[in-house]
Amino acid sequence: MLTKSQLADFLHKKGYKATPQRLAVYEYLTRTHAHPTAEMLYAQLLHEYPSMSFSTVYKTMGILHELNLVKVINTGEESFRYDADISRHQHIQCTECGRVEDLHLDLDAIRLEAGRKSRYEVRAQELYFYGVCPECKKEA
Amino acid sequence: MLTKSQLADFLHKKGYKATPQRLAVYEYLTRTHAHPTAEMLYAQLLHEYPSMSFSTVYKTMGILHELNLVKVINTGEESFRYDADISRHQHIQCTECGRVEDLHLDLDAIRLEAGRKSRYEVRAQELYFYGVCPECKKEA
DNA sequence: TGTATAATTTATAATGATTATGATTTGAGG
DNA sequence: CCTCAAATCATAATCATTATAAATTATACA
Repeated sequence: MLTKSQLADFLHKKGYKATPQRLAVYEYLTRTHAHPTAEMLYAQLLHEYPSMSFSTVYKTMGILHELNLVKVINTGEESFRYDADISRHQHIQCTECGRVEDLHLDLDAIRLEAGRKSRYEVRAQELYFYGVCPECKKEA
Repeated sequence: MLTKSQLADFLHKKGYKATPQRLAVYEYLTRTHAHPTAEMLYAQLLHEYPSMSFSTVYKTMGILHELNLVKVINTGEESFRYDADISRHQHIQCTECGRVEDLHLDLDAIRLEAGRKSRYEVRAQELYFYGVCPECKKEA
């Protein structure tokens, strides 16, 4: 998680311009736990930047992802979600209300086992859980 | 894994017709380990059924998935892949050549931990590994 | 502080996998 | 063998994402 000025410096160092749109997109992402899609980001940022366009959101996410500043979340929905928390962690999605929450599990042993059994050199992993969140359980 | 006639019976029982196209799609899927996409299935089945269409492949996969006879694999590529092995297992994809292979890991402990930490009632999970397969390691 | 310029933003069009539609064909029961 | 609802096939529609190009702007530098 970088501050606005840390992100500005980092973008400059990588040869990118530190535009207000880029800073705003990243800052919004660091402040939410909603794991928003491009559409959610766009809708939110429109308040602050009435001229904001979808193109800018997508381009910005592309750059942030390339610079390894955001994680792309693919729960199998029609759109991707984004997370400014790039620490190694997992996600769980409620099949009732659709919310996505963070989960921190230790997968070291499983990962070793995967490499041993497959003979692959394992470089990454993605683990998603699906179920019913406490709130939706109450309502059922 | 069902035989052709077992599938025919099952489709009938569920109120679907056992068309030659459906039987051929499923049979092909049971015989390959390639975890094909709709396009790969279509290309292969065209040999046997010159009139086969994409629509039929997609519709058939939809029904087979609804009947829980196939697993949908979502590695984050542009298209979905399919697997006739519906036993609880995982997949690993080579980031060099793109192949997808099966992996059988025991995730019971991790799953329990996920439920305990999240307070969700966990109902499903998807785990993908990414790395370099033995063949691509040789070539590097 | 003003200017030049290449990068960026924005609006719009293109892409491509998947889904929907509708005319023709066909599986399965009587 | 008929009947006819369901299925196939060809085609069009959808929709998230990516590409394009004209207008704008951040940054380096005079």
